[in-house]
Amino acid sequence: MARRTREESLETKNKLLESALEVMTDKPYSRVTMNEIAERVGMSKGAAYWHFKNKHEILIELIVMLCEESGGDPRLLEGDSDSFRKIRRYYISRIDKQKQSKRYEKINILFQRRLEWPKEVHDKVYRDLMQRIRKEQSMVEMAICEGQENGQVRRDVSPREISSLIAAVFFGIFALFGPNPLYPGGDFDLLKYADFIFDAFGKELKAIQA
Amino acid sequence: MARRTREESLETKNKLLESALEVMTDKPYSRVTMNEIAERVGMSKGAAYWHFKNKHEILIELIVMLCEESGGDPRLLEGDSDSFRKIRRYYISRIDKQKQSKRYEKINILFQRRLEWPKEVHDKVYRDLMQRIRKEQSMVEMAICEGQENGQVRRDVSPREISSLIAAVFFGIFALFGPNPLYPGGDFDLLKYADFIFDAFGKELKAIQA
Amino acid sequence: MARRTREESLETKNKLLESALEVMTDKPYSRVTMNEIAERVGMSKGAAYWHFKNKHEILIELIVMLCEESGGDPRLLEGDSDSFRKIRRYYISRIDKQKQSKRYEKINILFQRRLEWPKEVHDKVYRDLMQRIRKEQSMVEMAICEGQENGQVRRDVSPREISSLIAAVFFGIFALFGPNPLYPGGDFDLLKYADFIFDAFGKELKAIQA
Amino acid sequence: MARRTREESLETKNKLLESALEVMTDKPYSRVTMNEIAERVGMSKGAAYWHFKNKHEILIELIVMLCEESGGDPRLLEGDSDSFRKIRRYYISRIDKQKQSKRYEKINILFQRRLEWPKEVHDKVYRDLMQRIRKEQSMVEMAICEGQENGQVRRDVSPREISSLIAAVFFGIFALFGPNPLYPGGDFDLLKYADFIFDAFGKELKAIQA
DNA sequence: GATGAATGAGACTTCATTCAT
DNA sequence: CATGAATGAAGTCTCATTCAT
Repeated sequence: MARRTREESLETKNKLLESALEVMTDKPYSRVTMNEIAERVGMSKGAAYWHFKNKHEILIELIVMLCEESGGDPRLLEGDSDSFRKIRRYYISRIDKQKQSKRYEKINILFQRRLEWPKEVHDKVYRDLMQRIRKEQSMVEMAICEGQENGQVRRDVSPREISSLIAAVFFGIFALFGPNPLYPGGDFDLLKYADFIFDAFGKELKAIQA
Repeated sequence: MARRTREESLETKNKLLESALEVMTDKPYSRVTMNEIAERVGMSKGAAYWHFKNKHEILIELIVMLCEESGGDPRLLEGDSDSFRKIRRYYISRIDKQKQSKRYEKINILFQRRLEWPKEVHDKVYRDLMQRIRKEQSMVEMAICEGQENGQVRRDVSPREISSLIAAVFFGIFALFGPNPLYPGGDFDLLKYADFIFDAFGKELKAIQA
Repeated sequence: MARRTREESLETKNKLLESALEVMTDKPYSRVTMNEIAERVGMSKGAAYWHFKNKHEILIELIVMLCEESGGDPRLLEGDSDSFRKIRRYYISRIDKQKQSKRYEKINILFQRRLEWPKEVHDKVYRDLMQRIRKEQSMVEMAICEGQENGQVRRDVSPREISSLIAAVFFGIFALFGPNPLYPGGDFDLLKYADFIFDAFGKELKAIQA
Repeated sequence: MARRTREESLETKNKLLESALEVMTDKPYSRVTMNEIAERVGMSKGAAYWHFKNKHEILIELIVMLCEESGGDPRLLEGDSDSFRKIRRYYISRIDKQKQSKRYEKINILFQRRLEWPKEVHDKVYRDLMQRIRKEQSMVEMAICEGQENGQVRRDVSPREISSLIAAVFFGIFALFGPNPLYPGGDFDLLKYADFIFDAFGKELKAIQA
């Protein structure tokens, strides 16, 4: 049953990647089998090996793909006179995304499983991963700098540190209150939490107007 | 003599558990072998099977054991008139512990790997785990309630929600800046972060004195 | 046009055969893949299957082809009054060939790998192979007979046996001192060995003149 | 079905080695499976993997073991005033061994398959193999030297070269007329051949008495 | 209590072969 | 003629688990 066109082939590859995402969010990497990934999309193990060198490679390609499509909309961090409000809007958009899109949820779960990635995978993906984290973080960092420059934000804090703090805080919130195959999550309202945090941080960071 | 033997047996069992902690911190559960656990303490696979029904059981007993010894010192949440300061002190102590104790670090890593635990393990451990989380959380919750009662804390927030928010925030901080076998941690100062957070949250939660 | 195509087809087939010789000389038959054979000549696996029924068939055709072109020059075994000298000249020419031609070396290696040929291959090729061995051997045999008839060679030896002995002796020499992918050959001078052998055998075979 | 005693374990290992010898003489290395080796002696695949790291390791141990037990009886190369006769006796004994012992035959076949050994195997075994060949060769070499010293052998030949020539010659004879799974051997009498060769070489090597 | 041999299920991979295009 | 996608059989290897001693 040989697919012929380049197009169909690419489609198969994508179907396999999607299948992998599905399965790999559902269970630990070590319990995911090539067979399973392939069968889910009506292919044979061999097909998977045609498109990917091995199991690791699937995960790698998957991660690289997801790194690109995940993250909030960077445009939200542009064009607003109030830097802090921009940051707030950005994270709120991420929460929205998470709430609405099953896919986004899955991506989150996949990344939560990163401790199980084989070193091989991790090494190849490290750069992308870092970039993904950095991208977000540096956008936030720049927004804070901007705020410091135009007098909206305290000057005695390190933009770098604050941005990574915020990243960590949201990481924690997504991890604990987001989709979690083990603790099937509460009925917590992430938006409410975000509001509280931004209210608090916002005040704490606000430059004291003379 | 029999007494002696029983003691020795318990000791062996503990040695195996410690070995398991070591190894399971180091690599994904699926790549930890019974052999490895046993060999690390100069014992044979068979011995491990004498003390534990199977591999899952080791993990289960390990988790149960750790649930008891982990967590901050609850006494810190007692006996201070300022409720919020108590909470602050409590988390700071956890950070200290983490900084000083390799063991505490390992425990953290082990729990970060929880997504890989087999359902079997998870089910049996769920209650303990929840309790561990709840214990801390409810202590914090109670401290907040107390604060609300004696007028130190705003009354329009849910103690429940705030306590889980704080938990999540610290979870994020530990996860990202704490020990992490994959991203070998930066030189971030957790205490500085904690200070910032408590400053911000403290103000936000303070009851507005008329 | 059709003519052209047929020619081209034959050329492709030959290129595949040459590639197969190359690869099959380099590693055990079982580790040679169709892909490899085809890729070496810038073709796809599928193309190879158009020209050959399967992998076995390639080896078969290869062997048949090589059987024809290998062996020393039979003309050397003709037209000399001294039969033994003819034999000697014949084998010397084989050594020369071996020394000068990489291709001849490869053929030798290929045949050294014959124990790995699948029964299927072996059965189909047996006749050719035997013929190839016999051809040489019987030429030598005839030369010996001739020598016996004209009184140059002892009459109490079996030409058959002597010819196969000589074949075996040279087989050993080629195998041990010839090209060998495993023991990358010494700096032995095959000619020197051949000289010694022929000196010794020559004397031993010479008819005792009354 | 756990065997207990060290002894029994060793026995199992040996049985596996013998089984491997059996199977590996019967077919190319690549077509021999672990399962087959184990099943032949009523064991499971797992048992084989308990005793040997992997398939390669079986072959390696097998070869090392056989290197020790193969070869002619070196005592035959001692204590005779006629050096050449000693060499002759030595090779004759090898032929005898071959004729009488099925095991010896198998060893020969195994070694004839050496071109198929994976590089890994070959590298580890190379030294032993060389030693095995060298041992024999150097014994012969010494015998020739001895002969040169006491005036029985021509002084203008290199003992080194002559000994390797003899080795090659016998290699060829064993290979072609010995057991051969592909050309199921003739009814040739190896002894007759050996006689002829030694007669010829003997005369050729004899020191010309003034 | 402890050991180490043995089992067997299950996963990863490789590749000859087929076939639609 | 040629390509390249897909299949499926077969083999290697790992390990949790069992069990006789």
